[in-house]
Amino acid sequence: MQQQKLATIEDVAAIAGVSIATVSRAINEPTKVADATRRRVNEAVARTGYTTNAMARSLRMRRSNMILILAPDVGDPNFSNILVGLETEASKRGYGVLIGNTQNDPERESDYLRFINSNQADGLILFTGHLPYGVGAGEEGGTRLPPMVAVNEPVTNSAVPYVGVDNFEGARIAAEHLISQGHRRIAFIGHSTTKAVNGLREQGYRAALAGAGLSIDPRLILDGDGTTESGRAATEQMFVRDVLPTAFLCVNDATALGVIISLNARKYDLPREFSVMGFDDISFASFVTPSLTTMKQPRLKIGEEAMDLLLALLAGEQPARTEVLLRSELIVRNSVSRAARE
Amino acid sequence: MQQQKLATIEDVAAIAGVSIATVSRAINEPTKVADATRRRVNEAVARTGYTTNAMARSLRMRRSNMILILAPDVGDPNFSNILVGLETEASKRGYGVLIGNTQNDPERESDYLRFINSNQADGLILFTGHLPYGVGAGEEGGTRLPPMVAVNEPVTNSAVPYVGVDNFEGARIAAEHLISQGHRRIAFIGHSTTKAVNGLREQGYRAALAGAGLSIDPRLILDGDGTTESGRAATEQMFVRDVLPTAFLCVNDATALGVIISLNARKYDLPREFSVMGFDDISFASFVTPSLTTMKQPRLKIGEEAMDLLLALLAGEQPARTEVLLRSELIVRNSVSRAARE
DNA sequence: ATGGATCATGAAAACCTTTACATCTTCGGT
DNA sequence: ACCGAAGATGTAAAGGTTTTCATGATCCAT
Repeated sequence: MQQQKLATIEDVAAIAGVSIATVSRAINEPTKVADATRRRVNEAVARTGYTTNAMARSLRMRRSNMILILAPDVGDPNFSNILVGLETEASKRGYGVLIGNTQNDPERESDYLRFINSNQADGLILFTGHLPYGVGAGEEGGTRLPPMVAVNEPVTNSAVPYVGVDNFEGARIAAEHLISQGHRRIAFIGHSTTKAVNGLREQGYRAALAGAGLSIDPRLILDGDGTTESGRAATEQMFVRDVLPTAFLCVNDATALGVIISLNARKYDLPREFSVMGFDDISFASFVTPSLTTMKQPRLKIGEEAMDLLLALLAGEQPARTEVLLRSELIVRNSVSRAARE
Repeated sequence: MQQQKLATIEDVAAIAGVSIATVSRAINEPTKVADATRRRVNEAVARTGYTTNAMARSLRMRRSNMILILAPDVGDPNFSNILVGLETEASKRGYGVLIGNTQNDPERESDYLRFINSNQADGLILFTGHLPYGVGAGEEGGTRLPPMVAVNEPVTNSAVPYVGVDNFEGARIAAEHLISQGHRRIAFIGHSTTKAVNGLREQGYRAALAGAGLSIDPRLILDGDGTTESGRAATEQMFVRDVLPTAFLCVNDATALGVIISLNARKYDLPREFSVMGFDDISFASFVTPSLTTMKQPRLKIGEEAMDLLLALLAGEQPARTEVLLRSELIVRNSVSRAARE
């Protein structure tokens, strides 16, 4: 009683006076069917309100037109915007997106693989930075990975195609911006040996300084894991050591926020006394005081490109490149001013 | 070559030396099968790595164990946390979640209904505040709506079950908090005749004032659509009119942010000269200066409850209530101080 | 006319389950 | 010793498509 028995392809066939095979063809390969018949079929479809049953179709075709998105944290500010891009492109191409929030729990990761195994999803988008636990287990011989594309973070030690921002280039542009404002003592907050993203951004920072003929003071490079708290802690540490920069280049906006909070608490007048830059342009970057000058990640584009690449993979194409790097954009706000001192 | 022909129920049956019906039963209704057989089947399953093909299962059973989540804007700060709750509960119960970003586009809304029509999704979670375009079209007689639950915003003019925060009560608590700090001239920013949420929160504000024997000054109630810009504009308008409160109760955090930006720009010392409260506790509420005192929505809980309710509906149960209201929590930060003047 | 393409269509298999119904065992009670 | 009930298993249908292969029809070139 819930649904009044939807029309099937047989109903349509009966009304149009053709076989179900012809109906199927009229819908999926219209050119393969005579004009007159096609019209009759279309009319019958309209009359019955027929839509093809996706389950039956998937069963037969062994593909679901679904993409599984695996993310460790759906709340991540980077996530939602990339998701919009992913979803937009997917739906434009007739695909649906399934989302799995793994919280980095191996069990949940492997649990979600059932979607792949049972053909409920044709491909995978990975936000996690690593292969889901349980995938590629028996991959000694030929890799038997499902089609997938990494996003946000590349998958370590693997050939999984990745689309993301050019972190090196972006950080270089950021550092050059600070240099162009007369800063010569620029700190980098967010050194990390484990996070690939942090490493690349630090490289960009170093390249910019080297390019400007500035020497790198190792005391101005501080550890950080990308959290607001790490930015705060690093700043406090600088004051303890009393080795101060004129500008802070932070590995991301969250870190920059920590720096700003710390400096505000110390009653410094920003950006007059210290300049701060972030990276990402997450939503609150424009709301902080002072509003944050940062590098904007083209998240929508990242999502679209990633989905596009995945669908190409699904279509059997070999990816042209295993890494697609998009350019970030300098967003000038109020957290950077000309260096007031050496 | 992509996948090496997954094991089917027939393979398992052959190995275990039973019929496929028995295998199916051994898996789905273990008690209906003799212990010895069950063991043999389990062993065969383990050996083949068999997982049941969800497509075939769905086709036969006419249910997909999928829930479609329709949201107008995946980027909405309220969205992601509720989503976590939805997803957690769904996956705990063996359901997957499909997400559809509609951008309030009627075409996209009705397009997504194909998931429901073709049994690709069993139920619907609505963030949109209205029925998807195309649903309930022929509902003159008996309503033929798919099982669904509204979240974030109730569906206007309908009996769609809703789970959300108690806006009236929350706003009342917020206003009482301001009153308890000695404020007697409290503005409400975010009056709206079209948004149900705004209306309820305004009612809570009025109730609190009335309860404290304070008269309501209509000049202190300003329009607002819940955007940061509307908060800024309302504040500016107050200064133009020169009718000033000692505290601002805002319909949500985004609005409160606009108020704070405006007051900061006018160089007021917050919270000494003006107190500001928001509603929602979105992520940047703690990062603003001054950090925002607000009412926290139990988003995780909302998501879980909503999914729980939907799954109950799916199981054929009649919902006990058509509206589940959860309590919000007062989060005291630094944007409210005792009233310094009358 | 005739032979061979080309084109339009139909019959039926295959995709993989779940489940109603039938069959066969087994067992307890008389 | 027999009957009936209960329990375990198997057979086959149904769920709704897509697609291979076969069949007929049409058409063009010889």
